[in-house]
Amino acid sequence: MEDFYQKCAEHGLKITPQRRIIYEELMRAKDHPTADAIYKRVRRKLPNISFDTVYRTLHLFSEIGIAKLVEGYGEDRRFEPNLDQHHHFRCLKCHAIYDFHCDSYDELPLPEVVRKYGLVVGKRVVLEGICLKCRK
Amino acid sequence: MEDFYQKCAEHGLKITPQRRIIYEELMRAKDHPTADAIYKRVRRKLPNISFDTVYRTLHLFSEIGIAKLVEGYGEDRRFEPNLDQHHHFRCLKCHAIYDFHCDSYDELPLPEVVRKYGLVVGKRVVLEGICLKCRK
DNA sequence: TACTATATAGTAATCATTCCTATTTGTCAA
DNA sequence: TTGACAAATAGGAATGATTACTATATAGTA
Ligand SMILES: [Mn+2]
Ligand SMILES: [Mn+2]
Ligand SMILES: [Zn+2]
Ligand SMILES: [Zn+2]
Repeated sequence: MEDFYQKCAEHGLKITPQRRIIYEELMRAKDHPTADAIYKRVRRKLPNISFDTVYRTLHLFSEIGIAKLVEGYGEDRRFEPNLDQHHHFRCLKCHAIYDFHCDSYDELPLPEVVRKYGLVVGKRVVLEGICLKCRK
Repeated sequence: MEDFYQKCAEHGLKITPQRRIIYEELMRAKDHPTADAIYKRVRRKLPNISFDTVYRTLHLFSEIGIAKLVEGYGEDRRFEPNLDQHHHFRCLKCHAIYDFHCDSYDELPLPEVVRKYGLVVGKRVVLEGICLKCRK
């Protein structure tokens, strides 16, 4: 909650009940929720809140750095002709995706901790950054 | 092209000019294209093809294993309250996302090859599999 | 060639996301 | 404490990707 007040002040954003409660719900969430999921939860406390407010506010939070978007999600579906094991570099600006190969990435050991989540069938490293074109 | 004929036969699918040309275009693609991007390219050879055919066919290809969907893309946007460096286990069936921490993943060296793509600002390992609930 | 199950074209429906605008509200200075 | 005003919200509409529908066309087979 400290982060919330500080970052809002830093960016000249007003503290509204909507923003406070959306922030609380997101922080409580363990499931990487969609805007709609947060909307449903927030409505228990603010029955008249609009979906648009929830949606805009979540994006606002990710812009000022108190939340993040899960990478990739929300963008158009994209297809992959390359069936070999490989990894991706994603440009955060233009959304280009480049393939690369790396043996040491292919051979990463699975940490014990993921056992409790399920059976792993695929493993991939995603590097994010700014591509050469976008760095002008 | 071998794969194409073989997998179609294996799955009892007819060879149509539309499928052949969509396959050729996808294999030629280096940009992880959207259905719409492939549609535009295919129309140069088949001006009357419908978008739906391209769309369905690309999904068909990913079902029979001659193409893949780039993970995450096309699904609803999801938000992340956890700002710490961490990695994800994603269930392919129910789309649950679980966080996990792993020091050795955090410290992966960047392979030389990505230098030519751009500046890396983030690094994440994505493990895909079937979660315990979905394994019944 | 003729038959039949599949596949396609064209179009409509759906649904997440984004935009719009009249009204309300948080903040700050008086 | 109050009033002014820029910022934020509610409610609804527009957009655009994805998915569904159906009459017609076609690939594969005998
Ligand atoms: Mn790839
Ligand atoms: Mn996470
Ligand atoms: Zn770029
Ligand atoms: Zn699952």
